[in-house]
Amino acid sequence: MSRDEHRRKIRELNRHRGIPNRISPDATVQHLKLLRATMSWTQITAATGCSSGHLRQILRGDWPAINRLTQEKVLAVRPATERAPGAYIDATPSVRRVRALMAAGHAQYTIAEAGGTVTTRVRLLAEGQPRMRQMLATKIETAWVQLSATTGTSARARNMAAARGWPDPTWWEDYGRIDDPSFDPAAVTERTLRSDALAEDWEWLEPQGYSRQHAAERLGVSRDTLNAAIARGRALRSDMETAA
DNA sequence: ACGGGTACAATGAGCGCGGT
DNA sequence: ACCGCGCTCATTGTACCCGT
Repeated sequence: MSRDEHRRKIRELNRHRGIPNRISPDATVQHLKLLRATMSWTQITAATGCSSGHLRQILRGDWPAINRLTQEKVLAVRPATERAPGAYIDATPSVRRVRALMAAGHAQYTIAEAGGTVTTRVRLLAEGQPRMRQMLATKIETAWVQLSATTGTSARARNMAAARGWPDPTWWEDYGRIDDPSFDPAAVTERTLRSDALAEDWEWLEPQGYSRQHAAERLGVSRDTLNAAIARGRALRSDMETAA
């Protein structure tokens, strides 16, 4: 019996048993989405043994039905725990880190050295490069850990940051959200900072049994102002949880 | 000497398309 | 339905240049 005849027999047997050879791609699409969160197509191709072109077509929804064997191969792959070093990611968090370090007086040369990369990369990030690879983001994080709590000596870097209005590491530490690309630091004003401070004060006063009226009086603002600050604080927290 | 800028080749991810 | 070659393009590091 030839190989093709044998496969045909198997398919006929499966059909009689009620096991279709062609199945819905839904489960495969879901699993591919999960794999794509941390793995490149090259990695997925190597792990599944399937062609990357075909898997992309499945993910795109090109096929109404796929081979059962293809689904088995895809489902057998476990997602990588860490993103591939060569994967392309949003550069916003690294751009913010580089700019903040420059605002603290760290030269591009110093940042590059601390992270184990080169000044070219740091400069392009400072200019606002939109996308980057995971490996460089890791290096920028290393530089951030080393330098964000210290003050640099480069007046040139500090002047450049001041001219462009880049916030320093302290600002980001106070405000958080450095890793949230959807957050717009330019939208933060004295007023929003004051509002966020009020929301934080309420978080502290509420467990102590303060009513909103009582808390507003103690904080020296109207009840409406406090209510607005609390609503803003809750909306921000909800956004951050959605992003995470 | 220091620090930022430019050019370029290497690398790797993504994708189209013809063939099976 | 599936495979995989070959191409494009973005990102990377290296080498070198220029201004202060």
